[in-house]
Amino acid sequence: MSVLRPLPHPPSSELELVNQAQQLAGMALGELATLAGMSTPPNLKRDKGWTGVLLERWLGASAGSKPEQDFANLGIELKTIPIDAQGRPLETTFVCVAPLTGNTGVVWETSHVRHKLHRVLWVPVEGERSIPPGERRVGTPLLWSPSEEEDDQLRRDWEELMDMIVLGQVERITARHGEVLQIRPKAANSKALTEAIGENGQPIMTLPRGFYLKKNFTGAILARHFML
DNA sequence: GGTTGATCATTG
DNA sequence: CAATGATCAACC
Repeated sequence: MSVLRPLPHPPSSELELVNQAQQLAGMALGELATLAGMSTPPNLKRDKGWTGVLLERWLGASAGSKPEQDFANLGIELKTIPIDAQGRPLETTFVCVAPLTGNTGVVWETSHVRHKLHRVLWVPVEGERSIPPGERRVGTPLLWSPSEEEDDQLRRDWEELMDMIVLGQVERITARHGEVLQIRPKAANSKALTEAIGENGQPIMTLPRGFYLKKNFTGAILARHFML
């Protein structure tokens, strides 16, 4: 017999990771926080990453400071995703920062977006604001890799968006571009600036951006999971 | 400022 | 009332 406890080190196999994630299904975040020695905030206004950090800790991902996948040895990225009572995503999913310079010759096959999404452990978590964070429950995890169709959808959006960046049109990009992948600000605030290519090819300073998966895309992944 | 983890809150 | 644009925290 063993009590439920956070993995004290990175999982050494996919089985160990998935088993641990499945053990968390049905548990309340407050209970998991207590068992992990973490406090539980009354809301997520000032703790937006709290759920993600909590699950990282339970699954043995070294919290937050990695350049690559959460489980580099397994080639797996961990994503918690807030869902409503019907299992539909409540928020878009951040993928990675959008590179605004040094993009000459970059292709989809070796892009950061494709690498990040090659294998993802989705952990749904109740996310409605009417439920206090401590009472939100973890759902059934799903280990996912993009199908050919999904990879193609992502590639088309990525190419359109990267073309705009390379052509100096980054400030014309809005969250409406892309069917399943979008670019939106990703910064501490609207005063944060980073270098990019201007409309005449000159260096400009602009808001840092990130790639996000739109809810139609992640919703389809989760829906297929429920149907199977 | 840039990375990690994301959700908030104003707007259409 | 969903979605876009803005923002919060910790670590380095």
